Amino acid sequence: MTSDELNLKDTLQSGQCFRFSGRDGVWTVKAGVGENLRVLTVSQDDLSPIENDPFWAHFFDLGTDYGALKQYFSGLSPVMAQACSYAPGIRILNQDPWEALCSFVVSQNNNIKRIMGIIDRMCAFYGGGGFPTVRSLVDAREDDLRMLGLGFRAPYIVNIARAVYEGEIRLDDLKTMPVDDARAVLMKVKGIGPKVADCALLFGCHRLDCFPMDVWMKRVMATFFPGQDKDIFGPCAGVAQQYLFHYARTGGYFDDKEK
DNA sequence: CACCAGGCAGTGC
DNA sequence: GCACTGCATGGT
Repeated sequence: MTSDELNLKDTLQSGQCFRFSGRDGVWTVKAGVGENLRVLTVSQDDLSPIENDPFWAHFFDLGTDYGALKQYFSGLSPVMAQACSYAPGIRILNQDPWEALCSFVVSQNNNIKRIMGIIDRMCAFYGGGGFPTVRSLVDAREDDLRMLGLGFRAPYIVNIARAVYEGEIRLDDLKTMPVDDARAVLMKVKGIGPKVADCALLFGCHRLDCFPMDVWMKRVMATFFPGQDKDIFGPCAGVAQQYLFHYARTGGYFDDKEK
């Protein structure tokens, strides 16, 4: 399949990235750490700014055949088929691993609107617009981070930045090492649990077999796949997870029901 | 006032 | 191993 199956709204609003603005019309997307900041302005009507720029083409994962994945998922269960057709233009973004790791540390016990605000303030305070560098957060003061709204996550951020800076976490290696080893490396650091590790690996390292289990996915599994686990979705379970997450969170099924 | 949000660390058993 | 609790903050 080609890039025409990319849907900006559904992909950006599916809870995997936090630096974008716009609604249904023109979208502004930011990516990159420090000096590597990139800003994209694009609308659904004309995706050529993405297709013609190798950075953004890779960011939106234009090289992956999501049509084949959705066909496979849809054969697994009616609910899975429903989730795939609900927002078929969702893709797994190729975000910077440090940005993804940091962002999902901020996400813990938090809501998406507030996560976006905190990250915006972090970028303004430390990054001059780009996402804060590892170095800038190694040197950050906890009081400053609390002022930006990080709360109890402030010491986690500084601790994790130090772990990256000192080489305990090698971000580049996370993309290629055995996924269980990558998870173990991340989870050894205080502030990173199984869910944040899986998000960092799925959204920052494109490890499509990772399957973040947040409160929504726990509801999905308990309701639609009782007694089963991510293995039923195959080697790209993380992609199935993203369709299910977005469907569960915005599709209305769990809105006023018993969890 | 309570409860929740893309959880985690600490504690007790 | 599993169950429970406190945690910063803002919204409902």
